[in-house]
Amino acid sequence: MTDIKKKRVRRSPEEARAHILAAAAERLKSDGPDGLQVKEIAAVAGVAHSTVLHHFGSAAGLRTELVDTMGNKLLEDILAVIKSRPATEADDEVLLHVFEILSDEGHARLLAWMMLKGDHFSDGNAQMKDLFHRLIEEMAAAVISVQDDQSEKAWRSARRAARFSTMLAAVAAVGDGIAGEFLANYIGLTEKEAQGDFRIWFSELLNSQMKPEADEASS
Amino acid sequence: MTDIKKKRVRRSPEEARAHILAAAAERLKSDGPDGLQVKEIAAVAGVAHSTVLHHFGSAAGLRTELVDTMGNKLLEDILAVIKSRPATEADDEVLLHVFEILSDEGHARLLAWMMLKGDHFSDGNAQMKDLFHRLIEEMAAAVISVQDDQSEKAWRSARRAARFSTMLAAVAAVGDGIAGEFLANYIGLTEKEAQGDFRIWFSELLNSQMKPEADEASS
DNA sequence: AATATTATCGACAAAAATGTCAATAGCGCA
DNA sequence: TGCGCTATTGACATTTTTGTCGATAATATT
Repeated sequence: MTDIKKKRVRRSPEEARAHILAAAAERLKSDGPDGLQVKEIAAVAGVAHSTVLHHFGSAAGLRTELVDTMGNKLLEDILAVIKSRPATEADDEVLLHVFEILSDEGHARLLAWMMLKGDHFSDGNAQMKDLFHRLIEEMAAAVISVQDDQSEKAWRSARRAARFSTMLAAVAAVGDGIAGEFLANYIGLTEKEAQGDFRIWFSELLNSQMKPEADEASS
Repeated sequence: MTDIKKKRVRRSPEEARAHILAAAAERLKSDGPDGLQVKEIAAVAGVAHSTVLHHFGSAAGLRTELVDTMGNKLLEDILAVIKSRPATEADDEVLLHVFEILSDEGHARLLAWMMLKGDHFSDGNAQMKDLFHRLIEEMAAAVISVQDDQSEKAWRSARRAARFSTMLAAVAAVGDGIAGEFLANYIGLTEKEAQGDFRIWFSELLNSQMKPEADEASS
């Protein structure tokens, strides 16, 4: 009676790999790195654990592959947001998007895990670096363009501010993604404040910092 | 010849536990959570793995214990720094110390791991919350004291700024501890800049933000 | 329709990690 | 010095995780 044979699904290698990786990502999000046992992942994917091994060679291979794909997707997502930045408009939106990307999708957890494991992405580095440099240059140019002093020294100062602002935005976004909820609780921010007002406030702070009128750090 | 029996050391239970926990912390720092197998930890501690089990009951017990002690030590360290803050002097020093604590000792890694696992500290919460609230109140009071407007509305505004500044400092410190090196590389900061100038710049930014003259976020 | 290919599976094997236990050896104490 | 307590240990047992292999079934190809 109960011995119904479930028809086995046969995917293309690419589909199968993608399917399994999706299951692994789900486990990582829900249970952290401890949830990345082959058996568990196979269960979520609905396949035999030997199938997983078949496609990735080994458990380690699967995890490496997972870091690689997720890491690159994260970079691409952020890259896309920054690229889409309207040249003249306020940068607020960009920063808010970055915060959202890092907090909502468990991406910060991935980053944290990667940092813990010690290995980094393989791809996308050059592109990412390049983008950051362009971004910084643009920010500096925006500052320079609205002020009188356009000397070499002024450029250096503007670039410095742009680099530091970018760094601050980045570390804040990562920290917020990983421990934002936790810290907000300690500090006494409601969830709404932490995810809304606070980010807007921060965004405005950065903007005002980049405006030359407010350069009191030049002492 | 070579079968020298090493004399076995016998510690008090407290000493033994502390010794083993230290070894575990070392493994966590060097190899991340994957380095927390009892065999490895026992090897570092120079004891048999059954000794570890004897003192902590189980592998899970050891790890729980480790999170607890390290977490509380981290909180205490930060607490100590904030407490030692001279009331009238600049807050720069405090922030810099917090950054150092989180980056230097692998503390941020611990935090990251805890966030990944999903469990938090057991103790110290109330004290920490209390301290944060006092800190925020003091910051707000400092702002209010040097300005004319001391209405209830002004207080609310000052507290808000203080809370947000604290939140920003916290997430930035955590993010820097976890991914600072990585991000600095992307953004083009030298190690020296990232650990020195950047932090000072950030500290000054926060200070200037808390000064009422520079409140442009009140629009 | 027959055949080749290979993704999938289950059962088994190996390895790794955790846990158990009786014997041993330091250390305090009488 | 002798004795009791127990931290420590190695050998063994159990559980968990990973890896292997032949058989099977779904799909493409002829």
